[in-house]
Amino acid sequence: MNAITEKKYGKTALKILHCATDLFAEKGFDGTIMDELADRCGVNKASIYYHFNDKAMLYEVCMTHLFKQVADQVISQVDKADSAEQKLKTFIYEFAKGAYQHKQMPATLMREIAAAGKNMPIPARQQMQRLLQTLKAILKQGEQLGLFRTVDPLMTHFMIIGSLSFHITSEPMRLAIQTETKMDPTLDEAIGHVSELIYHALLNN
Amino acid sequence: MNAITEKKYGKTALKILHCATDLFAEKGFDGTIMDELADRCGVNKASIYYHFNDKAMLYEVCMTHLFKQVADQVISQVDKADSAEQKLKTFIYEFAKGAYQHKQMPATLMREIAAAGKNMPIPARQQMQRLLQTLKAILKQGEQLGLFRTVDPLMTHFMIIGSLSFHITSEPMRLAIQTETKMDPTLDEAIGHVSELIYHALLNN
DNA sequence: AAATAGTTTAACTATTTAGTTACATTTGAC
DNA sequence: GTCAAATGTAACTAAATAGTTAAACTATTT
Repeated sequence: MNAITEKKYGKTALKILHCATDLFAEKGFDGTIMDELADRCGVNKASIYYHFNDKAMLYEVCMTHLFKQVADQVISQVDKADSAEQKLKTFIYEFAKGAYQHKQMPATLMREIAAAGKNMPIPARQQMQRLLQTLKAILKQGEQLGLFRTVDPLMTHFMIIGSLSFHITSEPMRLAIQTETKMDPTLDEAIGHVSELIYHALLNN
Repeated sequence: MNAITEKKYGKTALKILHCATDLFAEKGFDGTIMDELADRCGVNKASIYYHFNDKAMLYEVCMTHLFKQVADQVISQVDKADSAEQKLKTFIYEFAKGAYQHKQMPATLMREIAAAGKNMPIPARQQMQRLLQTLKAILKQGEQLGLFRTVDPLMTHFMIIGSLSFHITSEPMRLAIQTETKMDPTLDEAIGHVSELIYHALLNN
């Protein structure tokens, strides 16, 4: 059942997984057509079906792996930080970095939430819940130490992942429009702004 | 070209527009199938094609109307408020209310941003830019009066619309999971939390 | 009431797309 | 070398789906 990380994938299978993750993020589950995927990764369609049962199963493997990768990275780094303040900053920083490096993740997240998780594999959803639990623990710790105000953890979570997801995924659109003379914030600037805004929002007094 | 609001739509056309807006928001452009739409609104498929050229045109009309409705509501209410503080609160409150009443809007917004605006009609996109300009003006005013700190308007915008969009569209998923004993914040609570967080984030000391 | 324009309907067409099959070729382990 | 697993190829099926057509129906006008 859980063929996600256990089995070793060969070169072809990995190529398929990579391209499929990109294409699913770009076009969504319904918008992705298997012939196009085969073309993109220079692999015959039959090869895809040789390695993966069907489109839904391929989607599940891709998305589970994608979300786990980012969640693992965030959580392992947060665990290394010691103060609540540092943990919070690390959470924001690592999520932003992970989401930027794997842009397919915020794109899929937004699409899946918009679709009420219609195609969202349960393991992928669980990775998002791990992240929420991690943030909750940070907020609780900071609150108990008298550092942070009492805030709603879910809305705080949405503020962080929402603003960063919007920022990262809207980048191509913003660059395409380019009506403004003002500079678009870069990722590092965006991380700085979010960090700073959230930090101010949480700080006691 | 701009048949969006000018022409009067008859009963059937309106029924189609309503159902199509719902269905597009629920399933996305690719996920929406015209036969299903015809069934849903109890209208023959040929009627849809009689009133609207094709699927893309129908999508454009629906989405332009949807986004304009919400943007108009927000901006007209913001204009009525007088202080920068009141304008900011009104912006958040009215966006949240509008997005909640027209849940199709945040859902479509998220999907379209994720897809880099592939199907997003330009007029609908412009409505989002109107909202951003409105917020920018509020922040500038508050900053000049010494009320608000200097913040990045784009990221602040994403924090507001991102967190609220995530909250509103994820509601069905959250209710379906219901693992937590803790109560899910209601819309009014969510608005309060976002207002309060943003307010704190912006306040000068 | 006859004529006309606007609207709806069921049945149809053409295309796209997921998934399959049979077979040829390559690769890697032994 | 030999064998089995992996990969490539092209043609195929079956279903789904966007869009069309011609006839029927319904107002509206004259």
